[in-house]
Formats: sequence, structure tokens, C-alpha cells
Amino acid sequence: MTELEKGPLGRRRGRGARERILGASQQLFRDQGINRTGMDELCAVAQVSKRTAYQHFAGKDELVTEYLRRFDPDVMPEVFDRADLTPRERLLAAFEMPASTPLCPYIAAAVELHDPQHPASRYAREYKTAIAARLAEAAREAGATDPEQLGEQLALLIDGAAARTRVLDSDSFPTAAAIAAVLIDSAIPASSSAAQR
Amino acid sequence: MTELEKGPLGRRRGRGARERILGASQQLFRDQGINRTGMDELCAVAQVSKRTAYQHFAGKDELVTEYLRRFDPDVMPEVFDRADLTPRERLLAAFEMPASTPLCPYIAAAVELHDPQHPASRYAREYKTAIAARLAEAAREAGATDPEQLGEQLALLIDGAAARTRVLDSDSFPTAAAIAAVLIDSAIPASSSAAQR
DNA sequence: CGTTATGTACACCAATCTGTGTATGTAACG
DNA sequence: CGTTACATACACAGATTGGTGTACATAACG
Repeated sequence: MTELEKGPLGRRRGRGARERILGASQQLFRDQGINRTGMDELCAVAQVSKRTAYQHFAGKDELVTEYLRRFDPDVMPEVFDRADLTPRERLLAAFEMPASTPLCPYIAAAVELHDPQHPASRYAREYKTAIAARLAEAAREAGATDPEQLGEQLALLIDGAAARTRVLDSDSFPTAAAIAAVLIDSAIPASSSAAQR
Repeated sequence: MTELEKGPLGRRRGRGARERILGASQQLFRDQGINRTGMDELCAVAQVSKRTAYQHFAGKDELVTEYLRRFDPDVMPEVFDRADLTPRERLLAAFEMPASTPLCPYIAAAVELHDPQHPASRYAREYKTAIAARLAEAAREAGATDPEQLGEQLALLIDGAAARTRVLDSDSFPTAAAIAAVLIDSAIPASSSAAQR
């Protein structure tokens, strides 16, 4: 027990099975859903024996949990780390989804797991909170009078667009972006929003 | 073949098995999800033999389809048929959900079925379109300059609140209502909105 | 080198799921 | 009454699922 049997294991041991399993999870859970993806199929795609998979993860639940935890570290960096944009533009950039995004994996997981007590659901809540916080942060930079509220509102718009896109099978993010523009303009005093003119 | 083996069958034949099956579907699909509800359990709750269930529905898919079709006829009548409210108040009333609403069944179904080609997904789209249309109608009565756009926007807010409520396990409809108020006020010329003062 | 962690191949189990076959009731209607 | 459509009880098929047991291979490290 050298206490390094898990975690990031910075290339020390192993031949990458764990990473391949998580990679296959991302692909299959996203494309087919969690419940419709069996461990057999997952192992085949990961090119890993089933026995190995169960040596890395105690069960499918734990794999799902780790799959969702992976999204945490980088909360939409492609949106928030763009220094070339004004805060206001950054807020709006969150609504320019590359259309490859099928549905926020946490919404899908919450529906499929159907258990608010599931550890994966905890990560989902944490992630949603993190998104709202980053939006609030940008809102503060943009000079919003109530950044927390604006952040929460924009986060709701993103989720709404994601859900609606999935159900209607057509992109709803432009609609969400239009709403966002209205919200942002009505939440930022005129003097601040003048910075981008 | 008297062509009345299906459909509403207005109390003519049968002893209500079909209705009990659909009733149990509503309860179980809502509480547990579609995939987590087996036909055995469903039949037990409906107090119907499994054989009977399969005489009324060719398969689970057809049952799911019919389950979703049932929501169509009355599109949120408790919101839109209230003559005591002004159009603007009616629009906002759509965001006062009784909290018992777990998640729009169509969002859940879209995630669980995971197949845009599924006939049930078609009903989902129709329902969403119907909701947006009714909101647009109320928006027109309220004097909005672009009722269709406002209807679509409000529909997106409802879906966002529903999805977010599910993931965060806490009511997001107040946030959505706040956004709706901003949108409505900015989409209706001042002269019209004065009607409610 | 040898040890140990890591991974493999493959059969297998128990549970569960959708769906059927068969033989038998029973309520409703003419 | 008798006919017929509706419904039942119950066993069972066939497939898939999550998960194990066992014996064996191999890469990494001291």
C-alpha cells in the first residue's frame, strides 16, 4: 500500500489503461448515454480487458463519478481565458457553442442516474455552481450592479439552451444569446457598458 | 376488426386496463424514469397482467410514445385559461411551478430514449412548439412587438429552470421569472404595459 | 536478475429486461 | 342463454447487464 494506487499517477506506473477507460467513457457516455453503454462495449472501445477496468474502478458507478469529476478542473477555459475580449464579450461568448456539444453531461447524468444522492450528482452541482461563479466574476468585471444574480441568470440560459437544443433537435443558443444581451445591458449601468463602444 | 380496438374507446368496451396502464406509466416514468421502470413493475402497479399490457401496446416503445402523447391535449391550461389575469400576468404565471413538477417529461424522455428518430421525440417537439405558440399568443395579447420571439424566449426560460432545478436540486423558477419580467418589459412598448398599472 | 504491479483472455454467474405461449376465467352484450 | 372480447396467472425464452474467478503474460523497478 504505497498510497499511489489511484489518482493522477503522474506517468509513474501503469500503461495507460485508466486513461483509456476514461477516454472511452467520455466518448460513449456522451454519444450513447450512460445507461445505454455497457461495460463490455466500453472496455472494447478502450481496448482494455474487463478485468482491468474493474481493477481501476470498483464499479460502473465509480467510473461514472470519475467521468464527471474530470470536467471540473477546466471550467470552460475556451470562454473565460480569452484576454482579447472585453468582459461583456466574454459573457456573450459563453453562448457560442460549437454545436458539437450534445448536452451538458451533468444534465444528462442527473436524468439518467435519477438519484440526487449519487456522488456524481454532487459533482454536477459543484460544476454548475462553478460555472455560475465564473459568469458572476466576468459580470463583476463588466460592471454589473448585481454580478451574482446576472451570473445565475446567464447560467440558467445556458442550461435552457442546452436542454431545448436536445429536445427540439435544433440549435437554441442564438435565442439564449439574444436574451443574454438584453439581460446584460439591463444589468450594467450605462457608464460601464460604454467601455466597448 | 371493428376498427375500435384502440384509441379513446369512450367506455364502450374493456374494464379500464388500458387507462390503468397509462396511469401507472405517468407515475412511474415520472418518479423513476423510463429506463429504470420495468414492465413487470409497471404491470404490478397498474394491477394488470403483463399479457394484457402487451395486448394493448405492441411494446414498451409504443407505451412510452402514448404516455408522452397524453400531455398534448391540454397544454398548461392552469396557466393559459385563467381569465382573471392580464396577459402579462399570465406570461409570468407560467413560471410559478408547484415544485411538484420534477422535470418536463419530454426533456427526461429525450435524454433517456436518446434517439431523435423515436416517435416519442416527435411528440416532444410538438409539445415544445405548442408551449412556445401559446406563450407567443399571450405575448401578442400583451402587446409585444415580436410575440413569436418573446414566446420562444420564455419557453427557453422554462426549460432552463426545469433542467437546472433537476441538476441543482433546488428551485430555479424564481430566477427564470425574474428574467422573464425583464424580457417582457423590454419587449412590450410602454403604452401597452401601462394597461396593468 | 527477481519481484511486484499492471494488464490480459476467457469463461462464467446471477440478476434483470422485454416479450411470448398457453390455458383459463369473466364481464358484457345480443 | 350463449358468444365474444377482455383479462388473468404463470412459466419461460432470449438477450443483455454488471460483476467475478482463475490462470497467465509482461512491463517497470530495485
